[in-house]
Amino acid sequence: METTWEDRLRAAGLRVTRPRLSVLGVLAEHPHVDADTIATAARAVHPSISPQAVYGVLKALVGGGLARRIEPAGAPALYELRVGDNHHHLVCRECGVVADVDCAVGAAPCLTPSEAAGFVVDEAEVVFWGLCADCQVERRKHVLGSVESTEGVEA
Amino acid sequence: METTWEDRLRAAGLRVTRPRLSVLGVLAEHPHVDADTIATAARAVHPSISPQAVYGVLKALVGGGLARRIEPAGAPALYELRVGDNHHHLVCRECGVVADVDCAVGAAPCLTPSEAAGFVVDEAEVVFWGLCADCQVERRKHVLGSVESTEGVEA
DNA sequence: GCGTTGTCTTGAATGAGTCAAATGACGACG
DNA sequence: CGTCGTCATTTGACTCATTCAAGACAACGC
Repeated sequence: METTWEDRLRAAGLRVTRPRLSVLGVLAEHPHVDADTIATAARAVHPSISPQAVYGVLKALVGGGLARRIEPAGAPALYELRVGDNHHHLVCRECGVVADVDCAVGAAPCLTPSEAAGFVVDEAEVVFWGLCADCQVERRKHVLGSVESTEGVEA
Repeated sequence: METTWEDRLRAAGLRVTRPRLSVLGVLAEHPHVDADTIATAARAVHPSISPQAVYGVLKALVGGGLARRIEPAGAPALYELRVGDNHHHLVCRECGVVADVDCAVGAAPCLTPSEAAGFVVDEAEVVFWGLCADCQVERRKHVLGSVESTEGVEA
């Protein structure tokens, strides 16, 4: 990686501050994290950072195009640094783990609805729901142990 | 419509109660509504219904497969009665209006990620973000009236 | 170094949604 | 048709993520 975070912050018209560098550092290590986890991790390198500062920093980063906010249903918002490449996400129904999926098309909107009902679409957000590798193993163990089929997933 | 709501409730193993019929009635008239709006509208036919009862009813309906819950980013959850036909949604960035889009494929998951990273995918949730017809007109008016380009939508 | 302006801290508030105990209604069974 | 067990609703308090507001502070241009 050539361009530093400082450069990118400045390029986005944002000031370079310790809280922002801390948050960027955390995001660089953990691809998909929620605000609370970021606050905890950032406190390791900058102890006096407050939860609200994290929210402020994240809003600034998202506004400046340095970060992206994703909100999987039923979970707190997650933040990631991969922006500009219109990619999608795999979410585990069990543990909530998120993985990136490259978009075949590349440019947004990668999909076009058959009938747009007068809408002008600029982005197609795709979320793949399923079970991650770990949770599949876990699930299989339980099925073997006892009959627990409270699922009934239909089409 | 042949089968009544009573039949469907019973078929799902749920009791037939006035709050449930009220909520179903509201959902039948309004395709995409949040819990609070449902509570207000349902109160018109059943004044003593409480907000918590609405949550309980909705959870029962979703659990019984009679309703579906969708959670657009940055907005309270919406509920709809169209279930079973894997369709998707158009959401307006400005006013939050939601429209249905039929899925070309029909069966879930209608899409398959290129590399599933060990996930077993059972559903692909697609949300098309854009501007509805009304908000396009509104936006155009503002652009003509004054220079307000606080947007910067990229890619 | 100095001032301006944007950013962080501190503290409190909002709003969606949930949990728990007690009353009440549905519907099966007699 | 009446009784009873079970599920549903009511009432009330509570959690959690996120936001708002006012003052202290630090970054950047000069």
